[in-house]
Amino acid sequence: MAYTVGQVAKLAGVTIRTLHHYDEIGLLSPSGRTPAGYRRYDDADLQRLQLVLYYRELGFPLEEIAAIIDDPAADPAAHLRRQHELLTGRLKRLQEMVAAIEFAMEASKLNIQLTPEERFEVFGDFKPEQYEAEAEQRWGDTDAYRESNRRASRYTKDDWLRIKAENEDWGRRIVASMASGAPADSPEAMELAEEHRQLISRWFYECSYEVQTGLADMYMADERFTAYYENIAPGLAAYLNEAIHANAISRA
Amino acid sequence: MAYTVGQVAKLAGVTIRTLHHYDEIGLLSPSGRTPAGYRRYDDADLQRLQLVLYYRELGFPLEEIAAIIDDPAADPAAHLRRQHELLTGRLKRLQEMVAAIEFAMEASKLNIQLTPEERFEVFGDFKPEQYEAEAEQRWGDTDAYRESNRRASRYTKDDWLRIKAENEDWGRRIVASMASGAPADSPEAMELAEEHRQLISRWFYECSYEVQTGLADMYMADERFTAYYENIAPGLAAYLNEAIHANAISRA
DNA sequence: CTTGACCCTGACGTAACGGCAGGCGGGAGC
DNA sequence: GCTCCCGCCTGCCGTTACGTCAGGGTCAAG
Repeated sequence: MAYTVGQVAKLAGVTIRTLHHYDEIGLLSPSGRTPAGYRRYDDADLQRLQLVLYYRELGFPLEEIAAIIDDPAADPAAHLRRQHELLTGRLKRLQEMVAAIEFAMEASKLNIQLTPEERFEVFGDFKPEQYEAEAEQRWGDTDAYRESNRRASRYTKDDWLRIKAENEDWGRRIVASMASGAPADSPEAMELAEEHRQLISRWFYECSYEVQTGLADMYMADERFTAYYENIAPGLAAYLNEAIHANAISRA
Repeated sequence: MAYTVGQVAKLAGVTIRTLHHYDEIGLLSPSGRTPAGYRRYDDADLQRLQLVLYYRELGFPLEEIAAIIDDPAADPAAHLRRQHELLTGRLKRLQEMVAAIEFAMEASKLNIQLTPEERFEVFGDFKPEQYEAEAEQRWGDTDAYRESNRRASRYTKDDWLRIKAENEDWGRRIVASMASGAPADSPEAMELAEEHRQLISRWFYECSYEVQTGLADMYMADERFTAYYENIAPGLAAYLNEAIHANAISRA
C-alpha cells in the first residue's frame, strides 16, 4: 500500500511537480522515504491529497487548504458536508450565469439594446466576493473546441436571411393562431411553441423545455421582451408564454 | 458616453490595476486618452471588457481570450452561443462533482471503504483536460463561511450516538413495514422514505427529493450500498428505492 | 553491465495580477 | 488665485502555483 510519486500523480491526475510543490510547502509530505530518498505515499497520504484537490477545485489557496484540513475540529464527514455546500453554491452561481447568457442571447436575437450596467450584472451580483476562473487548460487544442468554433461562427448572410424569414413566418402563423381564437393550450398553439423551441435549437443553442419555459417567463418579466411581442400583436407575449408552458407540460 | 478607469472598474467589478494590466498586454486598450493622459473608455470598450470577463470566468488564459475575441469570423451571437455551450459543460461537470460528493457522504455514513481509484474518480474522469480552481477570494473572511464551519464541524460524541440511534430506529421500522407486507407505495412506507430524507437533511446535508431519488438509485446501482441494505434485510434495498421514488412523486 | 524508465534537488520562468512609491491633474471651497 | 484632496499616471517589485529544464543518482530487465 505504498506508492511512488509517479503512481500517485497518475492516480490523482496531477503532475509530479505539483506533488513536489505540495511537499515543499508542507501541504502534503509523503509519510516516508526509501533509503535512496524516493518519496513513499501511503493510503492516508492519498486521502489527504484527495481533500487537497477537492478544496483546490473549489478555489481555495493552498495555504488556506492546509488550515482547513489541519483543523482538529473537522472530521471527514464535516469536510464532505462543507464541500457539498460549496459545490451547490457554485452550482447556483453557474445556473445564474447560464440564465444571464440566455437572457443576452434572447436580447441579441430580438435586437434589444442592453445598458452598460446590465452587461455586467452577472458579475456585479458577486462583487463582494471576487470570483475567478476555472481553467480548462489547452481546451483550445482539442478537436471538440475547433469543431464547435467552426460550426458556431460561420453564419453567412444567406443564413441570417433564412433565419429571419423562418422567424417571420413563424410570427405570422402564431398571430393567426391567436386571432383565430384558438386557446393557448390548443394543439395548434402548442405546435407553434414547439416550433419556437426547435427554431432556437437549430440556429442558436440547445433549447430544452426547461430553458424554453425560462425564456417564456422572461418574456413576461422583462418589459423590453414584452414590448417586442406586444408590438407584433397585443396579447402575443402572454399567449406565447402560455403556449410554451402548456407544450412543455404535455411533452414531459 | 466616456468613462474613466475608476468608473469602469466599479461598473465591471474589477480593480484599476487589472484594467491597467489589460492595457499593458493589449487585451483591452481604451479607445482614447485625455490631453493629460487619462484613459477614456467608451461603450465599445465596455462591450469588449464584458466579453473578456466572461471568457476569463470560463477559465481561458488572457492570451487566448484576445485570440477568440479578435477572431474576425465571430459575431456577438457566436460568442454568446459559445459561452452558453461552455457554461452548460461546466454545469454538467459540477453536477457530477456534487453527485460524487453525495456518493462519498453516503459511503462514509454507512462506513463503506472506497478504493484509491474511486477517491479520485471525479478528477480522473477529466484527466485529459486539466481542470483548475475557481477562486472565491477571501471567502475565508466572510461570516457565512465561519458560520457554516462552526455548524458543520461540531458534532459531539453524543450527537453521533444520537444519529446512530435514530438511524437504527428508522431501520427497525422500515424492516417491520416491509415484513408486514405493506407495499412500497403504501403511506406507511412512503412516510419512512420521508423520514429517511429528513434524517439526512437534519444531520448531513440539505437533501431534496431530487437528491434523494439519486441516492435511491445509487443504492441499487452500487453493490456495496445494495449489500449494506440487503444485509439488514433481504429485499430492503429495492423496497427503500421504490418507497423513495413513490414518496418523491407524491410530493411533487 | 548497460540501458531506459523513474526518481532526486536546485533554480529559473510564467501568468495575472496586488500593492506601493513618487508624481501630475482637476474641480470645490476659501 | 491658491490650496486640498481625490483620482489618475507610470514604474517596479512581490506573490501564487506551479512549468520546465539541468545535472545527476537508482533500479529492474536483458
